[in-house]
Amino acid sequence: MTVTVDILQRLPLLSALPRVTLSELSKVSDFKNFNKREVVINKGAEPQHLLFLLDGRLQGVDFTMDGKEVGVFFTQPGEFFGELGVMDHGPHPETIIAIVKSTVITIPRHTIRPLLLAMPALAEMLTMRLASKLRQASAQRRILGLTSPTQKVCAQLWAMLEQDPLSAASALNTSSTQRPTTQEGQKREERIVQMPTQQEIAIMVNASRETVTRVFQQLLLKGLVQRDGVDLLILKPLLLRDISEGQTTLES
Amino acid sequence: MTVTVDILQRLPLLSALPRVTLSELSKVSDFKNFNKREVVINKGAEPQHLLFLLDGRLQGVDFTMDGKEVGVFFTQPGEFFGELGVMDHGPHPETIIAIVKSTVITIPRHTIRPLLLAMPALAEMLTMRLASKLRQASAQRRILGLTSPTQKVCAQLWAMLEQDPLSAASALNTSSTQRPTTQEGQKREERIVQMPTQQEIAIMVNASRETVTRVFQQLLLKGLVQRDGVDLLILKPLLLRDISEGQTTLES
DNA sequence: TTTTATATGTGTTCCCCGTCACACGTTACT
DNA sequence: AGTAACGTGTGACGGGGAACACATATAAAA
Repeated sequence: MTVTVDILQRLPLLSALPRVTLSELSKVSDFKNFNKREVVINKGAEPQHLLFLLDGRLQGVDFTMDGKEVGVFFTQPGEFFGELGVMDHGPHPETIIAIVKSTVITIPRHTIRPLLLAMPALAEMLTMRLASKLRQASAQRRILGLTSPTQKVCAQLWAMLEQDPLSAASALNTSSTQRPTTQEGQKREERIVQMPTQQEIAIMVNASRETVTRVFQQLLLKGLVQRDGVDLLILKPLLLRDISEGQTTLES
Repeated sequence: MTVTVDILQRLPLLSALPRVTLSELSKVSDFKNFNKREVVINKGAEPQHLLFLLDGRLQGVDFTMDGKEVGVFFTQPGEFFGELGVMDHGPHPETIIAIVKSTVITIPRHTIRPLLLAMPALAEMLTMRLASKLRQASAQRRILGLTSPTQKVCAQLWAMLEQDPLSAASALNTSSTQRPTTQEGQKREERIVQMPTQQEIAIMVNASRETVTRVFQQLLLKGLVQRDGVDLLILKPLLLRDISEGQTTLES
């Protein structure tokens, strides 16, 4: 099974490339399948490829020297990853595992790196990606700076709402995935798809799992949020934001 | 007073550009002076220029919605900054102030942005810069994930040691600033130049100023570090690292 | 110099959250 | 279905650091 030009072209990063180039790429590209819980990238490993998630869902984790996990994030279909090591020749900064059966496309770094720098269109997408990651890192640091766990959790939920999770995926399937925006002036109800576990939230905001559970109990009780299968409905997004910014407390 | 081609060429980012291009840039570039404590960039402002620190020292600060400061960093002469907003058209993510009288060079973003993407040499430097910032952000998140304040402070000091502070500055002055490396197999003594205040350290590691003071007392007492004017001498770097990794405690 | 601001040192009090322990519910595996 | 494995809910306890209140030292400004 080979990676066709067609598949490559459907990847947002590469869609601007001429077919000749894509055809060159397709010769050195490859598929790789990962079972649930299998390691895709090991922290510290020397990067050999730029990777694209074609199908499935990946989770990135970092951990401190003494083993504690910090900073969890997810990769959606269509996104590329592993770019950091490809560009700066350093080791991979975090471990990435498949949380469902996933398939990724690999392109050797010595093939793709020159392209990423030489083609302005690619350079721009790469730069935008890195910039976006930096902004997310900033946002995360702001969250970690908050004092009350309640604020932290609310801020984390708010952050997960802001970064539109569908934007990347929609480019892959031809069916234009329409976002169900309730387009009245006020945000009335939002949804976090594929809600992470409370344990994972706890890791993200640097709190204990029990504390996160207790916060969620409060949020449930006050009717701020509501579970819906693997998703989480945010019934009062604005109130959520206010709490995360310290404008309001949950006590009232 | 105009920004000469010669000055532009001495900036690491631009040194690869042909003189014709530099001469074009010099026409739209400008100097800007800032007094101590003056704001160079306001968080949230729309970026109009890419900036280069020619002389002086800058401090970046971010803060939470409720005003608490988080995440402090410094800019050395020769470095460029404000690139994030220039590239992704978003607002500046943090406030930057001059901590001593400083002079910066400004280049309008609509002039420099296309160059940064079209010239592979520039694209590479930009990408490396963003990548480096991302790695630093990762490192910082790891530090924030630590539990004991002692570990946090030690990890922060260790991190400040690792990122060579002279690398950027040395390109500016012609005199080759030699690094005083004690090149025995073991690191014996290191120096953090321009040591931040304990208040600033406290902000970086998300702890109270008093706690940081107490930790420093311990480090002083154990002869791990020592003050030297505005610098801080790290007498036992390896022990510092061990503590930051939880291998050892200070109690022993 | 004196004055003022800024940085650092130290004790005490209190409450918050991490940790441990265990029950319960829910989802996968075969 | 049956049984792990995993996610979630909840209590009790204890330590640790944030907050407050000053003292003192050091640097900047006058």
